[in-house]
Amino acid sequence: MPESPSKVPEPSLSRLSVYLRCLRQLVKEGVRTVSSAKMGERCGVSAVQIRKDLSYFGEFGRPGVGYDVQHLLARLTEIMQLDRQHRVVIVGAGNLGSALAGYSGFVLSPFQVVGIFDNNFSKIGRRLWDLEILDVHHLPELNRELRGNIGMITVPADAAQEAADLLVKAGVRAVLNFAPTIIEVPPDVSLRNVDLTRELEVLCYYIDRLPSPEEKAAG
Amino acid sequence: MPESPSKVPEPSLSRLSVYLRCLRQLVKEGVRTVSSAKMGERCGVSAVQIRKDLSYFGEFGRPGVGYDVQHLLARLTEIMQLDRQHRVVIVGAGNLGSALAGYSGFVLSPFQVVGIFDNNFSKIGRRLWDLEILDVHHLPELNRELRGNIGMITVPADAAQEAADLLVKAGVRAVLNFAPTIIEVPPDVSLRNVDLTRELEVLCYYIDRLPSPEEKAAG
DNA sequence: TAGATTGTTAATCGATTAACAATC
DNA sequence: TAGATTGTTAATCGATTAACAATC
Repeated sequence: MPESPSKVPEPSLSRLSVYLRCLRQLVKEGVRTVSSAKMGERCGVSAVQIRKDLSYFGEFGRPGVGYDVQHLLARLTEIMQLDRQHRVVIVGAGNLGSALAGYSGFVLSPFQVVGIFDNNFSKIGRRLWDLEILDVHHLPELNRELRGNIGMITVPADAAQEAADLLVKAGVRAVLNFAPTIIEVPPDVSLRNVDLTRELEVLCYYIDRLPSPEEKAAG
Repeated sequence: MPESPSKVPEPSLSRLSVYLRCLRQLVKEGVRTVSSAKMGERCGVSAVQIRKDLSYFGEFGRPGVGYDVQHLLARLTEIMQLDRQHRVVIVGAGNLGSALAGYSGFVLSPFQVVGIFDNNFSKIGRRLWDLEILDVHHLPELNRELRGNIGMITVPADAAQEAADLLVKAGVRAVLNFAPTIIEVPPDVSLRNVDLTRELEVLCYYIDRLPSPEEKAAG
């Protein structure tokens, strides 16, 4: 694992993921070198912001030249620990869990769904894509073989904490929670939430409250 | 629409959504009055943060007493414009789009999926839940009848901007983008992104970099 | 060399938190 | 009244941006 500075702002990490996507695209396009200004334009981020974000991890560019695309891509991939395969287990084989299990964005990515679990007996044992839906109560034991290190929670709110507890017991190191509720995990397990309702509600706030082009001109 | 202060921090708006969820729960539990301290405990937010967030919109509490749960719920619902039905149209009838169209979290919510679109002729005309999959090229015309005001984009990255353009042409006031790419909309249309890969990549960064309980004790 | 661009230090900006008067 | 809790002002914290020396 590359050395990691003690404190990197979370927004910087999130942007690093954006830079990675951009760099992969640049490689595809055959671009060899890129400046922070060019990359910033593509990513919707200022050039200085990019340089600051990168500076937490070292010096990657050459003054007057810019960044070697391949090299920066390789280094950021290491830093984000995307140079190895991550094994994802999903708890909740409903609509969303099923969709994520079959998510095409995972092919050619470091993420691989290795197991999907549910507590509903009518679902357990059924096949989903190339997986068998397993009994969530056996998750900790079964994960010894599956070796999942990332858990995704796609159960209803009232089952989310139990799902989280089972994932932690199973030894996952990170949890992505889609259930619309607050869950707790130990401090050495990282947790992020994707909250559809929250996103929609914030969008609703802005409806008819954003200045139209004319209003903007008027001040 | 309730009067809106010119500038409310975006994090505050996002937390208001959390407070709303909490207040709905409190109503269910029959709780009549709640203090910022109590609510903060439930929401994982400090009491002063809650009071500050609310202060952007007015005074809702009584010193020494707290907040009337029903009243605060009603006021925040108005402020977030959740006191009316919002009509959602989805572009992209793949796994994710289909899952969102059938999302159970939308029942008894102000959100209603009124249309789902795709560009794939083998999908167009097929039924999905109680909807017919429609041709995305006719979205602007068809939305005159559907009256969708929120768009969700669940197409592959390379089709996302086109989807956004069609949604804007159709007159939606807000867009929730699930495609892993940056899209642009006019300034009077609000936009939020849900980026699964980005969330997972940030999680990966933290794997084995978070202090375990013992390390924390050691400092 | 001159022009371009990096990495970093200092200034600014915005959000969170602390302190506290007001008041139920 | 005394205790509890609000709403707000001021202080702090953290992230972004500006300025600029270093250097390819």
